[in-house]
Amino acid sequence: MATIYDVARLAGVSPATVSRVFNGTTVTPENERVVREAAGQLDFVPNRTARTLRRRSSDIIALVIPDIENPYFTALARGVEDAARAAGYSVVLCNTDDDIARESDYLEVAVSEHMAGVVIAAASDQSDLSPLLDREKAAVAVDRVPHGASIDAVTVDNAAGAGLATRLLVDRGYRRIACIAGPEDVETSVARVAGWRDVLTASGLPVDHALVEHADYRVEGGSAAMERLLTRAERPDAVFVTNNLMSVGALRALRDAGIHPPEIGIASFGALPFSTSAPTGVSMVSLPARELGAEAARLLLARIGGDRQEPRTIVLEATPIG
Amino acid sequence: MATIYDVARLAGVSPATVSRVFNGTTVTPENERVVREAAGQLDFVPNRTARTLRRRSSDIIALVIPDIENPYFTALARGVEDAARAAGYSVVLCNTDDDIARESDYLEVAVSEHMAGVVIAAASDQSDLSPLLDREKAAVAVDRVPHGASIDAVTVDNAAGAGLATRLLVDRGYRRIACIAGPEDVETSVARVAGWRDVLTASGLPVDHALVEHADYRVEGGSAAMERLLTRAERPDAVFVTNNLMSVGALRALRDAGIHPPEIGIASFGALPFSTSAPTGVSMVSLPARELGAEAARLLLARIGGDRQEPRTIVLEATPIG
DNA sequence: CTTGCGTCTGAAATCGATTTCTGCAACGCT
DNA sequence: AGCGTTGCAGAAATCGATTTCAGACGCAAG
Repeated sequence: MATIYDVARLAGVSPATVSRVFNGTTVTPENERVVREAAGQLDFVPNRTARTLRRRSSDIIALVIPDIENPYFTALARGVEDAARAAGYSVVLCNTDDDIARESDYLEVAVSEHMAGVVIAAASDQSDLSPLLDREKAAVAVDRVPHGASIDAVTVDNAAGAGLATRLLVDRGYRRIACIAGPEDVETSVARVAGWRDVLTASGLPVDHALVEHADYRVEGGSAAMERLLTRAERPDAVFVTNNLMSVGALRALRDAGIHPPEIGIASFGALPFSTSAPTGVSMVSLPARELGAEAARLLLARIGGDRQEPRTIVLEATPIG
Repeated sequence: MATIYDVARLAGVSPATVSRVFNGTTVTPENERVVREAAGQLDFVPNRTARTLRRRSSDIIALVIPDIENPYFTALARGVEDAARAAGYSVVLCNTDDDIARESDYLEVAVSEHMAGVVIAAASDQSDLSPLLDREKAAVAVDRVPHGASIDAVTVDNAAGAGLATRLLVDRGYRRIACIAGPEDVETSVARVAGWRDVLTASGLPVDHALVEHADYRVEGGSAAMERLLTRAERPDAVFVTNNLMSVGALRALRDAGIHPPEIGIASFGALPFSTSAPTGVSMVSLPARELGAEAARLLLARIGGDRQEPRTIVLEATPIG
């Protein structure tokens, strides 16, 4: 691979001049011409590793997400990408698979590769962002904020959204409304359960312990949880499911049990991905995933640009559909 | 950020010794102890940029895919990840959004960041892999191989799979079977259309031009194509759809038109993602996405390890379901 | 006591770009 | 003519790790 020195030699100038040509500082038109010509001949591509070492920052942004197979996070990724690319950055995705160890691996990579910044949807409340925060790396939390981290964040109003979803069920006349919650150590799940509970108590409906099932925000977890609910002595007549994938699982469990939605009410936090049938009896609140990503990228770009304000949190709203 | 020199000074040894401690070469147990102690105190993280510059290779693998919102590619990503991580590599995803320019951006990044290797599902037949091939970067094509590229590859037997899907429709008694094809410049689509055509001619069924609609492998493209088919003078009684997302779109178009699947036959190349209803009247062939990714990672790791064989192509089979 | 071998260590070169600092030339102005 | 600008170019330091090379030391064998 040709280096800046090879180009310099062929063009008859110094390496410094070659560097200047590619960095937009002042160079004689004639010199610019010979340098570009030489670079073209040698098929020269600047070595970003060397540049990053010297500049102490690359132009790559890392997006760290817990589940790449969840369409919510991929939509969010599109939002980050669009905003970041428009500003000249490349985005790379890192999938942690809800695993704190993998997450911290990726954070270490991002730090030690001197990436320009990190947008992170944390794997759990126990996620450790100190590798980012201690080194003052530009970083923004999105969707979830680990416990007590002082960091820019873009989140959804989980309690309000959960309330909306639950109310849709209440309004449709269901009385015994269960909840399929996410992991207990994930902030978003805790808030959604709280939103569900508040609406039930405000409506004078029962909130007993047997109505909550915890699962893992995945499809299989959702169906297992629904199966458990169906075996309950006092069976719920409706279920609020706290994320999109578990709703898919829950609906599959119902299908397998031969029960069809208007018979039991379902409300999903997050729209059902790729659904093809009109969701009769399934209520949903939809999340602004892409906007979340775009907003996070904007905050990050500001930080990269030197913004020194106190950390801010932007909260977006969920919107009911159906 | 602490460097190897800071650690060396604190530990009272030379930087070379510090480096050796972190690279497993022979060092006195006592020296190893003081170095680790010093590194811990300073919260030392090796600068991967410097290491990569010197070593001329990092331990990151790039996975370049055309559509991060397609569950097929995210499943494939999981396959790559699992295999690559097991071998000690980190995987970063790059989404090209079917855009050749973005794709070549990412390839340039991968090359000039000296990443260990690249697994690529090309954006189109026109994709230019020369940045990888010219520089002899370890690379494997997956799912799609750009026209005439000499590179290791892992693909699906598209023609055979399409044939299977089409035959499911024929066997169920449909006679006028249309096809919703992908982009004309994507190899997989061409092969799937060919597979469809072959089964029709072998079965003595009509294959007229009006039966093929091209779209973009996305949901909206699929519904638009289905709408066009529905307006045809001689309406098809079944449709073979060449990818999972377009099938979702096609089914939505049918739902909106008030037509329900057994009435018109549907066969999908690739399982419907996140489906919740028993697919009455919808046939599918399912793709081994994860295995594709894992296989590709294995080939790539072999290349990184110095394998110098001629490029190989591994072809996996689609399996009919329903 | 010397020779020889193996193990470990440090000095210094190296990877390839960026950037500071210095120098040179041309120009305008009094 | 003398002097201060201005604009451009090159030499060399720098970023932080790895790795080669040569030297120091210990120990065993002759």
